[in-house]
Amino acid sequence: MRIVFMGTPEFASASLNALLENHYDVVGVFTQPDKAKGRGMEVTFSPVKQLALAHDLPVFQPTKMRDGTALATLQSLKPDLVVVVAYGRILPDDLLAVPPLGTINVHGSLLPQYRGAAPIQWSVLNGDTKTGVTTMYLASEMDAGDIIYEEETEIGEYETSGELYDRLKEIGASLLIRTVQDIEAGTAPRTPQNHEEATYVTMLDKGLSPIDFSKPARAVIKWIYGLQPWPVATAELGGSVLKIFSARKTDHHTSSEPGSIVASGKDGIEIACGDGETILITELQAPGKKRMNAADYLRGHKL
RNA sequence: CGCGGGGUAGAGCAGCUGGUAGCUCGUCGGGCUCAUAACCCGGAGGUCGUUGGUUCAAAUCCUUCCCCCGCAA
Repeated sequence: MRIVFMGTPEFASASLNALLENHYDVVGVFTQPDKAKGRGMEVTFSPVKQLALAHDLPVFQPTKMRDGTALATLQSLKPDLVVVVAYGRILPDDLLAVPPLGTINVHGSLLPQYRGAAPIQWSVLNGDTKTGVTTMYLASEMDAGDIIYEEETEIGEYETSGELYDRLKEIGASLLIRTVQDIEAGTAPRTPQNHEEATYVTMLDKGLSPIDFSKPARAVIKWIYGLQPWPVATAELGGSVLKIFSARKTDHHTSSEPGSIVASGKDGIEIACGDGETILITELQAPGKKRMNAADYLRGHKL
């Protein structure tokens, strides 16, 4: 079975890696064009491209999906199945129609919940206790195709989006293998989504960083962990905008104004939240500095 | 050369309009207290990231390189 893989970040490379380890015939890989990134603006290849190159797979990086070249390229590869995982681009219907066995996708949520760009992060930010991965057939409308398989997993109380992302990419990879196997065997189920229950989420951005301490303590905690590794929650304390990496709930109650410092010491910095409870910040990062324990920060900065 | 911040005792910082280094915490020893993230006294611990230079004299000025971090993506 000839498979064409389309994807870009780590979430996708995990799935591509699974296909390769299971000896599927990946005849071509599509990924986003190279971009200058990072300090120094060095050009870096996407995780998917790096993996593809390591296996000597043909790599395609079309800048446009609708000018005909992408379609021609895909047709020339004669795929039986196309697997799309976090590719970052909308595939036109003519591309979806190319593979006879269909175009399938791995999505980091339990669809129809969290259709869109950052489902994993939002499931953490919203304080959900469980999420999962869905494999489905791609349809014209974003993330609205028929579901093949879903697998659930619980979200840890203090689990970051990054940690959950790493877990889901592996769950997604194994679920993809099972999905591809069953499609090949002709036994894969196909269940339409309940579109009335669909919810949509957008990409994260830095505007989400400032912590709203008027929210309940648990929501603040979830915000802190959901925004990692990017864009990271921030709080202005003592005149500096600090990135907040770790915090935990306390069993304390306070009548202090939300956002005010209730206490600070060797355990960390305790801040009042909207529901009268407090959180204890234990790890943070000051501008130009490394990430450090709150106690270490306090040695050189008075709050 | 995309923009910017930073590398000073174990940790976090100050000093940086030049004269061989200081604060807080920790650590070691002693004292005090019913007790406390307690307090008091004393000590150890730093070739001030690296190279070269200016100078009577540099952590402080100029130069080489290395490393860390943020923005932007």
